[in-house]
Amino acid sequence: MGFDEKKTALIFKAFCDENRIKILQLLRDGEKCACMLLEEMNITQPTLSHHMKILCDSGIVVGRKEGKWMHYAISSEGIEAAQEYLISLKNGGYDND
Amino acid sequence: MGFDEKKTALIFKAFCDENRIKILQLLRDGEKCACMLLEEMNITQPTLSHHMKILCDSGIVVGRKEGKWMHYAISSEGIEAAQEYLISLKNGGYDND
DNA sequence: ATAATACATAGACAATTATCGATGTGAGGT
DNA sequence: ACCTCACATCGATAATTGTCTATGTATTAT
Repeated sequence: MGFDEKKTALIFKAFCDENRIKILQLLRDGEKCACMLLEEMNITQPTLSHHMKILCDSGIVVGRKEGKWMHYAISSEGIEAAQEYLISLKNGGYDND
Repeated sequence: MGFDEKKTALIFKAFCDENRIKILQLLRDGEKCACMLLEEMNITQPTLSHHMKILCDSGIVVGRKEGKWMHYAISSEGIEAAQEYLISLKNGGYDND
């Protein structure tokens, strides 16, 4: 029957913080490891880790561990889920196709 | 050169609170006045007013005053702005068309 | 003019979130 | 085994946000 409020809010938490938007902009170029992101952001490592967790929990970003590095990338599926919600708002109703 | 972080975060603030998602779901049926929304939400009138301000500031909702009533509706333009940002993330770059 | 209705604003407080320094963990390297 | 590097987690604190009661501001009705 469509979208649950709590879950929807969780998805969009990815986009409602300035630093997370900055991180997403960096990830638009493609997958990057946390240390690279850290270099370009003006925050400490634990703060970055915190934001990456929120981004991953939202489904907008996926992490991949390789040795001691964590590689993060934007998830197409995550973005699509967000897009679907926006579409359902425009259509003014639940679209169950 | 694309999207500014502060502005983008502002847009998506509309979607990162449970009660605001609930309000948006109510508005999917079409324009509604604040008093109608208030009836269906479990919050006080000033709290609703607060959320409506955030929704309007984000551009996702537009308000229209008619006599003593405020009518609120989802803004297609606002939704489209949010959609454009999501698309730019998927494309992995700024699309300057 | 007064009263009532619909909503916004102000101020206080509580809850959540962002941030940091310190510490823990796990994976290589020596 | 020890050290270092990359990252996560913990615990504390500051900043932001959500919520309330009380009050202010239009607008309409009497």
